[in-house]
Amino acid sequence: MSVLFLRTLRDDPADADVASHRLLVRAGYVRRAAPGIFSWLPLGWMVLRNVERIVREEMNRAGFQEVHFPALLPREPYEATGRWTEYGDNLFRLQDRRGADYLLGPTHEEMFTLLVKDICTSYKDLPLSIYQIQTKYRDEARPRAGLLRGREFVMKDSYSFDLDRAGLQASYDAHRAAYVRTFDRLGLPYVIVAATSGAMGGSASEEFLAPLDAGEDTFAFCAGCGYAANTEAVHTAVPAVPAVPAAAQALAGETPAARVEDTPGTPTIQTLVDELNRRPDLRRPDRPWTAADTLKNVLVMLVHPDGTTEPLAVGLPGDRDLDVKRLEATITPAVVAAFGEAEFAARPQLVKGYIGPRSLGKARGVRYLVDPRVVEGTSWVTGADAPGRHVIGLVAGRDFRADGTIDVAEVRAGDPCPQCGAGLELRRGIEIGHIFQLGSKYAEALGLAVAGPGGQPVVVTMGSYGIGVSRAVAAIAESTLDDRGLCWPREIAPADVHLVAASKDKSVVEYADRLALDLSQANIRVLYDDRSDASAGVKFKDAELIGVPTVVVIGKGLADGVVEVRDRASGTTDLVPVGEVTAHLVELCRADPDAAD
RNA sequence: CGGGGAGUAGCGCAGCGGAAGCGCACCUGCUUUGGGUGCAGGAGGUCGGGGGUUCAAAUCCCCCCUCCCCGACCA
Repeated sequence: MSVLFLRTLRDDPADADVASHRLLVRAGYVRRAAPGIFSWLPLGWMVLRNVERIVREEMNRAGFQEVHFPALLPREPYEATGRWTEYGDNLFRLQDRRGADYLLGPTHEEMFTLLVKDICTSYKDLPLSIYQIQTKYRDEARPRAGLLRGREFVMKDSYSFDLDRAGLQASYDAHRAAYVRTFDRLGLPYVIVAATSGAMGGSASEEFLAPLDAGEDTFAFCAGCGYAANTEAVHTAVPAVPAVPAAAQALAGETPAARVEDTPGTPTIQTLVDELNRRPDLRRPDRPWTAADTLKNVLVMLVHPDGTTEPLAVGLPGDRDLDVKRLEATITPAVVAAFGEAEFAARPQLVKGYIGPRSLGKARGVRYLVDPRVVEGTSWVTGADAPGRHVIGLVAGRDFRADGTIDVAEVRAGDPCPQCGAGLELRRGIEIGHIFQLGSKYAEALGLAVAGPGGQPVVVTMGSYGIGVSRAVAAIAESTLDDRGLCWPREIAPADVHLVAASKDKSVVEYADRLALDLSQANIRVLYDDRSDASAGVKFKDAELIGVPTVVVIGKGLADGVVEVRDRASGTTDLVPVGEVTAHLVELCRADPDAAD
């Protein structure tokens, strides 16, 4: 360490909030070069390469072949699939000296598809799975938490090519299994959740989330049946109409007709519910009104990739907020913009605060989609499209009809599980992997077809599979660190053994020098703190901060013929006779379950 | 892009009209020698940028830039 390119910091950097980010900077693994862009120092680079190596080994073991594409890409393929525009501002674009457009690759579906088109001509060339480990570029609106969300990051991306859906399913399953092995080996806790496919297109997709609070995703899971889904992908459980007698009665016209009431000064759900419960003439006989009895209609403006806009009204139970993330996941590639004052002014039939279903709908120029809970036969209090007026007992299917349903209300802890009905729990997670069944979107756009058994062309069916490699480094750090510093699993760590010469005593230094050499020759990776100008205390603190799994201390015990072998994670110390140290450490490093292979 | 906070030495911070400072880190010497030793000396700054007010601006005013946090986007 006396010559290692490293400087540890005693204070936390002020711009780092997430623990893994703080410690990776403090322990000298990475430094910020620009927003969301990091330089890797020797220790960090070793860790990143270790993670890469594990990912690579597991991909190869699964029979996938490694290739490598450029990061600097021409515009045309991305134009052909529409992603030049769909990716929007997230794409780093640049021009060459002649003014031709280029981009820095955010992901490589197009390039892989074109390469396979170039090489594969027959069904006999399939199935095929190829991958790369590559630096990706996305001009994120908000880089965050150091390595967790950068604008430049390392990703392993795989792509599968099959003749039909069954083949795709098999390739998908093979990747899923390889991911399970990879993340197990990386020592990362993870949950596999149902996901939406976003800008990637395609159908089925699942995410691997490391359940850590530093993550940006929220997922719902059911302890009862094992259901797990990103909140974006949760399907709201809906009772069937015939199962609810009151709903059937309402549809049959056996309940009172809807009536419009003056409810002055009730532009919000809360003021409305208070008014309903305050006024004797409006009270429910059986129980007080709640926000869940009201139907609120939220207006948004959809902006399509081509720039055109479309108004959309979403009808939700009044106790739920619209989850914009879920909405955007549903309507992608369009994005959501606010429905501003100007939009209201242009549509006088929409009375802010009192909008009801009867002013909405395709026929009136505003597409109207309702929450799945608004099933036919349910009765609602909702706006009467006049200032200070609401309608009570408006029955879906009898008094109004929406253009369809849309499942974009916020998901809450305790909501019924769509599989078994038990209460869902919510948790945050870091997305470390994502697998997609793409289908034929890219193959069709780029003309990838091979000759089938009968000689006729068959459009290839694709899947794409990503692992955030640099993100995984941060996730592993996040899941293993403690209040003293980083704490790597052995296979990820920059070294097996952190050797500390805890004294300047000549015999100590000489012994430590020789042990460092012995261990290296025994194929143990050693980080040797041979600094002569650092006190023992400083070295101990740095060892804990850096987080190598085993710390070996040569010091005052040497006079009694022993050295200390400390386990970084547990803090326990063994005294080992000097003659047995090398054998002991070889044993320790081999025995570690992480160090298999 | 909305809402909040912050830009002063490598890192952490104080100063908020009147000579740019403190702690850590760094360099030199001594000291200490198993839990971030102590002492002395030293080096290191366009005070984020531009404009303005003033005899005088890190400090007051205007514009811009950047960073962090919470939301909207993703591996």
